[in-house]
Amino acid sequence: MNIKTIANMAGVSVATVSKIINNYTDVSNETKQKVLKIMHETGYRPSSSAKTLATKKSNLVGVVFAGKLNVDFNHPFFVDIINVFKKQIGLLGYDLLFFSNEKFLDNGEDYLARSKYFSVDGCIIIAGDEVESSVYDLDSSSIPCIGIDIELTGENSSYIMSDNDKISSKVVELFYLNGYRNLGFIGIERPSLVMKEREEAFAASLKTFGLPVHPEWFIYSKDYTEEDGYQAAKSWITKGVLPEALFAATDLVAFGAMRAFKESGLRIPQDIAVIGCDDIDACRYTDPPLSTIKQDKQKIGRLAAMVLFDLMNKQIEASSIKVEPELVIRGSCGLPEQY
Amino acid sequence: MNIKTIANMAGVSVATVSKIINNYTDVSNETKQKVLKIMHETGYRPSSSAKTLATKKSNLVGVVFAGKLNVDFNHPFFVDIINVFKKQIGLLGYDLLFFSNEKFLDNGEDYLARSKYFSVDGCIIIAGDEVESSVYDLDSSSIPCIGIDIELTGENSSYIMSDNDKISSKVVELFYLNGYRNLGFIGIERPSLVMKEREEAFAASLKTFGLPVHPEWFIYSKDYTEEDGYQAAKSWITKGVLPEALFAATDLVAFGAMRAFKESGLRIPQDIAVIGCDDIDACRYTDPPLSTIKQDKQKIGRLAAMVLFDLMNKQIEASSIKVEPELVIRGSCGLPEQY
DNA sequence: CTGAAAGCGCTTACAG
DNA sequence: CTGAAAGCGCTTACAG
Repeated sequence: MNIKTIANMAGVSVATVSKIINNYTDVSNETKQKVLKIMHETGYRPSSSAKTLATKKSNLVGVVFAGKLNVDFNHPFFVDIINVFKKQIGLLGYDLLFFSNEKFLDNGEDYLARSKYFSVDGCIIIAGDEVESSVYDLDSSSIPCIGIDIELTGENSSYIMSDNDKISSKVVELFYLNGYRNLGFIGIERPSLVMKEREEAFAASLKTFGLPVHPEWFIYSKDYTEEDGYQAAKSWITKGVLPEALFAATDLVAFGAMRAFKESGLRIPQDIAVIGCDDIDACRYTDPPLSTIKQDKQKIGRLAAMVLFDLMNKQIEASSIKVEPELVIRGSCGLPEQY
Repeated sequence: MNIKTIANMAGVSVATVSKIINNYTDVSNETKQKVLKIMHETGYRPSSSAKTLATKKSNLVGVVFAGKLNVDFNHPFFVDIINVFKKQIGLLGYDLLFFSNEKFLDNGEDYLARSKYFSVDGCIIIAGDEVESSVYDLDSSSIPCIGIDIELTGENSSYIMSDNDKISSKVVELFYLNGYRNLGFIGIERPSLVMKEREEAFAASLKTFGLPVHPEWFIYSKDYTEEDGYQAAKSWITKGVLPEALFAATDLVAFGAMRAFKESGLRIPQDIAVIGCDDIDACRYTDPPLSTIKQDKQKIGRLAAMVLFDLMNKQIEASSIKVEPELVIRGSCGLPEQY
């Protein structure tokens, strides 16, 4: 069943059928109705491959998780962003292609090759921990790209990210306004770009507010898990020098730290107040519930779709946007939720 | 840059280049090396659309979340399954297409039309709450489909699901072996197929073990959220008739119930033991950590990929597989973790 | 308003 | 081992 069959059945040319499919206006209504009827009756569906081959437009957006392959769906932030993005880009008429084929060429990370192969109209690139160089090949190609948490520099690229400076400064401000003066930080031993920004901004904010910056109050979790956070806090407790309030660079690490504190008989928030970062679901179910900083994923995902759409349709210049984060106050930081 | 350019540069025909690209063996090594070199130097990449048009094979698998559109990525089970599936199907040489385009035709749920449009080689269909009829159009088409938690009946379809009977019977058995005799259940008011199976199997298991089936110990959460579980348990407590041990059909509902119990001064597991279902991440961080039944998502996801692959390559007859669930013992059910 | 024909970039018998 | 040519199902100037 193809366009030719339909044309024959309707007694018109394929060109005319094509015009009807694509909503051209220079077709008589009579012809149009006749053809439409036949298309409906036969259940005819055009073929994307033929259309893409002829037009070089696929209406497909490639999804790239920059960093180790297949970590993507385990990453709550990724999942939330992609969910909003999918909805919004879908509204604009695009489908999503996830590159999973590991038989593609010799190395599995040749994103530009994959993107060209499928003639995607654009890509969304979400940063993981270690960004491989092939991502930048894509970035600097002619294919429009929108980066999340990664600074793309290509001519047809833009990026969106949370304002990490604000994330940290909001935490420091909150603690400061509520009388806390001795603030600590748990970071990650080998930090990603984002983690590094949060840490530096935290230290900078302490200075801004005239608060002490004690190196012994900056500790580092080996990795991003709850257990790593637990171990880090544990050795802190052993040393005996604890701050009054603590900012953990990710929620999971904060969970681990809270477990360690509780085990040692420390009360949260009375003995030590804790704020995490990311607002993962589980924050609501810990005891006490974890206060945290929430990235505005709705806004990030929607902006990503909008900007990419404009990029794909050459409507705007490349530009980058920083999105304001938001405090989520729960039991762990010693403030009323209405704050 | 196309196959013709490469052929001209190498001084061979396009047919020969095509054979080299597709690893045909009847090409002299000399010619092969020459062409390979040129392809490498020029960075030539074939085009999926042309190839798909010529072969009717796309190496694409369509992903369908049966139920309300766009719920998918918010669904932890879906995300975990798709993650494993993606890895495995990628190893077999396929990429994943997520249907998100909401401009497609008039109604957004015409999965068969979308699948035909993109010439996908097969589809994975994951069941949500309310399965729309268009899913069955896809199921009964010639396109191979693998269902997760949904009984597909098409000639080219198979399905994989957890053995829901076993889920409930394992819980009942566990409680029974540990001396609990009065068991309760929290279900969902308007249950999905899966939820209904769990409830019926629970009641059946009680009978098998000769335990009392008290209607007042079967209560129903309005929906799937933590808050709904809280409300359901709350009204249970008010009525004053509580079982010694409780099985909640989903973890989130179990969370809510635990919150209600704790608020009323009931101790978990001493006053009431609780087991949830699904093993979502947050189970590990509640107080006490929630015992639960874990579906073997690794196995389900991998099986789905394998069976679909065989289906797409006509290597097997349609068949369905039930996967054994697994108990995860944590603090909430009053048993040592080593159980 | 309608249609003939070239072209998009591949694959595949088939002939040699 | 190699190549000429038809075909996959669309779109798009262009002519009428």
